[in-house]
Amino acid sequence: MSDKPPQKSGRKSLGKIGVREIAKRAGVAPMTVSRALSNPDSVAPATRARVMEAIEAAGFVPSRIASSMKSSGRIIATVVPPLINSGIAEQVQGMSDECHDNDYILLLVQGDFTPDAEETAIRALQGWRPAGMILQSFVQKETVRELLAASGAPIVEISEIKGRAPIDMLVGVSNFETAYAMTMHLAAKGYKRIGFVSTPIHGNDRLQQRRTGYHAALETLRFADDGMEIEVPITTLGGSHALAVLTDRHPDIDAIFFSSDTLAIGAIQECHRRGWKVPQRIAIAGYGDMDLASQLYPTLTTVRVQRYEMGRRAVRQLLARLNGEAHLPNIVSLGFEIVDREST
Amino acid sequence: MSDKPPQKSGRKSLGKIGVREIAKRAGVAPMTVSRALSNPDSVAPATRARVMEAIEAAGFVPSRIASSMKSSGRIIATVVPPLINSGIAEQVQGMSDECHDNDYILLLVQGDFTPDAEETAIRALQGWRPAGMILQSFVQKETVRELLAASGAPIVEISEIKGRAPIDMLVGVSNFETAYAMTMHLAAKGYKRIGFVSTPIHGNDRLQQRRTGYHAALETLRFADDGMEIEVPITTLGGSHALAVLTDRHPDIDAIFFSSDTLAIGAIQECHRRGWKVPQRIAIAGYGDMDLASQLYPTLTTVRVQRYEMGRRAVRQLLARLNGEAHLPNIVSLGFEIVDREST
DNA sequence: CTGTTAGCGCATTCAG
DNA sequence: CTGAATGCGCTAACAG
Repeated sequence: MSDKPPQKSGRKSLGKIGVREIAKRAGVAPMTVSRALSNPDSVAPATRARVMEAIEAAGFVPSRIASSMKSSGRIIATVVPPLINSGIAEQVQGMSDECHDNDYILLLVQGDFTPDAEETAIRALQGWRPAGMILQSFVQKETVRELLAASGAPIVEISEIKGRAPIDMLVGVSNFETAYAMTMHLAAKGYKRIGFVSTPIHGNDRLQQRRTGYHAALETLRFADDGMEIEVPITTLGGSHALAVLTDRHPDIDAIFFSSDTLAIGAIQECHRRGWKVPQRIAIAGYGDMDLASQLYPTLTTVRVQRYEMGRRAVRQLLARLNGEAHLPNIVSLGFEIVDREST
Repeated sequence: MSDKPPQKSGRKSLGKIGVREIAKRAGVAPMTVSRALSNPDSVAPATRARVMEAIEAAGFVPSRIASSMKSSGRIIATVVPPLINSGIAEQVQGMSDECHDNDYILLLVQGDFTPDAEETAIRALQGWRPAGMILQSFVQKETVRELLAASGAPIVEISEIKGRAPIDMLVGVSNFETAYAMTMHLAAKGYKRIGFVSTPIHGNDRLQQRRTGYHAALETLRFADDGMEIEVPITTLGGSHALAVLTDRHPDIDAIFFSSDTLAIGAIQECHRRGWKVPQRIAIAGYGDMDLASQLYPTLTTVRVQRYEMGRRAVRQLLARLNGEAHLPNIVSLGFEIVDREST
């Protein structure tokens, strides 16, 4: 039986000890250890106790790598834009929590990707044979969309509801509607010269739709649409810069809708610096309802979207599919609220 | 040779097609495919080209699960506190970027863990046999520290530099020094009644050390230490609440040092609401130098620590160890700066 | 430079 | 309820 050189036969050297060793110590077959771990009810209580004890004593943690070879793995993979300043962190929290609750684990690739770099990232993730993937609808390359579709794993895009058909499933909100609603809201409060500031739009469905919603509202309102808009980086500095530029170019501008709270907050700081009253001199609206929005001076009118919930729902959709639930909706549209506060 | 029922022998059905199949199509042995993938130089250019072509054509993505069985895996695992409002997001960006640059992938568990839940999370991660782990020094349970040490994988704790010896390696900053320095800085600017506000300290080395640094400075300064401190949740609301409580309890307080920019920003908003001038009525200092700090009105005096860099360095330490670099420092202390701005 | 052999640590069968 | 055999997809280690 002792066909191998004993390796500190004592205890704890995890990584070297497997079900086989545990089985030996508990006096059962490896298979029984496996069962005790993954389906305890199928093992007699007494046996199970012996096995668990041996596992405990050895500090054994079964290898999910190995188990993923036969049964399907329990990885959810996601690629997300940079975590700071964009509300993505909340989404990731949602995903992480929902994964955690279901004994899945989150494989994360984060970054500011070009389409090519994104392809690399997605392929890297696929290598881990995730049970499902969550993407941010930055998937531009058609070839990658095909690759994803062909992988067979369920996929959720967190994205704009309108527009292009999803690769598989979709969770999101109608950015068009939100922006339309906010613009109409500003008009209803009496503002007539409403500007729009966005973070870089290129390749981002959601931002494109927000912009489109803004323009659609202007049209509905029969407001002149004379280019009171600008694109800036997603920083507070970007926000204050945008305020400076737009008020300079369009002295009669009386409200600005920012596509991100971060920008709006930056703009409000710039107003303070200039001694401008908000909203008397100019009204400011944001997007996202981040923590600070309700505490800011003045408090910030903004669009509340359920980012945390989006993350959770995305994972839940994946799990539902994996569990073979029938009649699963392909598209889940979460609601939104216009939160009217002092800044308008 | 055709011992199995052909399964859509055509193309693209990823997950079903492996090195073996690619080898067949390219007319080489599976091993050659493996080599072409992991060590291209060891394969003749012509052969390599044929193999790559077959891979391309089939849309084949090799399974890292399987490769992790023999060679060591390329996972870096980390458990982090909630991503929002804490500067952790920047650290995660750093980790993610450094992983990405080195073809490692980040397995993330995020949450607000109790010691027991943390143990569960760490075990879950260990199941994936990560090449290395990064922890936030919330590892309380001695049993878990032992488990980690026994795993044999390199470990970096991002933590307080002073104090308890690390499980393995340590990357961080001396929170004691930073807090001491900021307190002295405030004193140097003439403030004499300096309060301190922290987010929940229990079980967090870093926060403990900040508090200790604050007290040490008071002692050096021979300032009365009469409990001008409070603990609040890490939200802007927490910050404004802290301001209200401390100024109420200690009417003569003239400066408050917040252990987080988020809190300080909340407090400044509360000052605006009350019509208090900052720093004339009360000086406010933060910790972290988040994006908004330099744009806030008034701009925020704060402690700048290199959070992104901490994340990167943590991964780099891991990789250095994995590459067998000799003379690797166990402890890496990153610098900090006191950024003096208008709020003090 | 390329191929062959063997097996990583589990879990899916199928028998007891 | 438990055990034995077999192989997941890939890659060390060793030939050739």
